[in-house]
Amino acid sequence: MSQLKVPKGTRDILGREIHLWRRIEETVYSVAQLFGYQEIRTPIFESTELFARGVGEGTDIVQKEMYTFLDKGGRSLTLRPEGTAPVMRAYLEQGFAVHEPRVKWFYLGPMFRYERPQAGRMRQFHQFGFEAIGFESPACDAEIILIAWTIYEELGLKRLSLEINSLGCNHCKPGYIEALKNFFRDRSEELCSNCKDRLERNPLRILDCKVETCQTVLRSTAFPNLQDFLCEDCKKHQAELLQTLTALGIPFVINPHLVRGLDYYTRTAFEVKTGELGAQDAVGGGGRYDNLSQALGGQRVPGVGFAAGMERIVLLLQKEETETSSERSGVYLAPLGKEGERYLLVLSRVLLQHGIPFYTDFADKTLKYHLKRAQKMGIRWVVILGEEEIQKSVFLLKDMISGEQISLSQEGLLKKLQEEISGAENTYLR
RNA sequence: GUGAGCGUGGCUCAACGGUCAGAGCACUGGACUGUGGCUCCAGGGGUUGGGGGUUCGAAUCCCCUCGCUCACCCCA
Repeated sequence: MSQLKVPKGTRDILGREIHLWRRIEETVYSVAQLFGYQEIRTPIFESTELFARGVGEGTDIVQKEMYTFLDKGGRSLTLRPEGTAPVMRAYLEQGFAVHEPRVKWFYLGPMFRYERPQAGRMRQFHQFGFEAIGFESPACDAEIILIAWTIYEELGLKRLSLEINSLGCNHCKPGYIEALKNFFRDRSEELCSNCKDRLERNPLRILDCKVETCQTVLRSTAFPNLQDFLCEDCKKHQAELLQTLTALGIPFVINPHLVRGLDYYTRTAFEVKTGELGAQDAVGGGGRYDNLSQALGGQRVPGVGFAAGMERIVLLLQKEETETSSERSGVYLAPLGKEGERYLLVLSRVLLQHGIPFYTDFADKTLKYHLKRAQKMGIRWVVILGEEEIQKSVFLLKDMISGEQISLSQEGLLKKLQEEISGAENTYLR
């Protein structure tokens, strides 16, 4: 009988690490609130068709990375591999297009992709994302980037770089793809096998191929540059976005080879990268998706958004994190014997009413055990209650730092604890 | 899906093919019968990932399998 283990590419998150997750989540919530974005929670699984149509049939995600299954009713369902398509689905399904066409939403939660796990890449991973739907203005693209930037900054992440590009729109994208195909008409032999395939299925993706032979082709002077094919509107959109970013003081580099893996992107595409995570260097990315709603069968609705990978941020925080104190606030209740347990449980109700955090250990062990345990947990104040105290109707309060201890009545104990422990203070991590 | 490296107590790691597979940390108990940290002593905990093979003898060598890690691919 072999030990049961978590499925490949998944893991338990607990212990010290959980504080990091909480910190990220709290930052996301507070920045969202400051920018006026509302939370949306969509299902963990959706109909397979949503992703096939929304993310794109030709993408790697749809072709090989989805957790797809049939339910007992024979419906094809898929664990969500990303968050934007479901959000747009909800927007259309709930009729926002007609009754409230402009919304600003954010989400937070697990995503699933069937891939070989490696550093910073899991089969179940977590993203938070922000979506602004119904806005055409490049200023909105800039706001999305500003939100991302604010969150990274708020978390204290350094040395991140922002890469940005424009993928064109329905007017100019086809022209560029045509030019690409023309260019390769007699040079396709120079491409790697993967890219030969892409030439038909997803030609833009050739741009970010890392194979050396493809790179050589990409660097040739005759190679069509995406930026040269942008129509006037797209050029203007990009120029305004870049101008705004400059005004905001957000540094960026234009990467004409940045194309994102999902079909729905138009115009703005961007990626936030770090140099500290090995091969999986993108900590967030996003862009404009003016074609998505129509791909899902809705009317044309513009949108722009981004998503960030939480485990990658956790990895970065762990690298930067210096020693953190694990001191807990509150009081350790140390009962000696059954009677002590009962009395302390009653006391805990009183503490509750005063907002004093407590931890009661029901191990039914010696005082030595309790003191060791409180020590290990980093709790300063210990209330000891055994036969002696019960007889005298007192509580023995011990200060683990000074070693001093005093007998107190319940009122005296409460007074002292309230002085020493400011209830609201949460010292679990700074 | 492809390639490489690695699987030994809860954790980190020892053990030239040769007695009962060890140590540190952690845990439990004692020295200290109701007083923590430091120290000392003792104890529990392993089918050496699983299966097969070679051998008088396998944690060690070979094959298969599973898992982990890293990279490719792709992305967050």
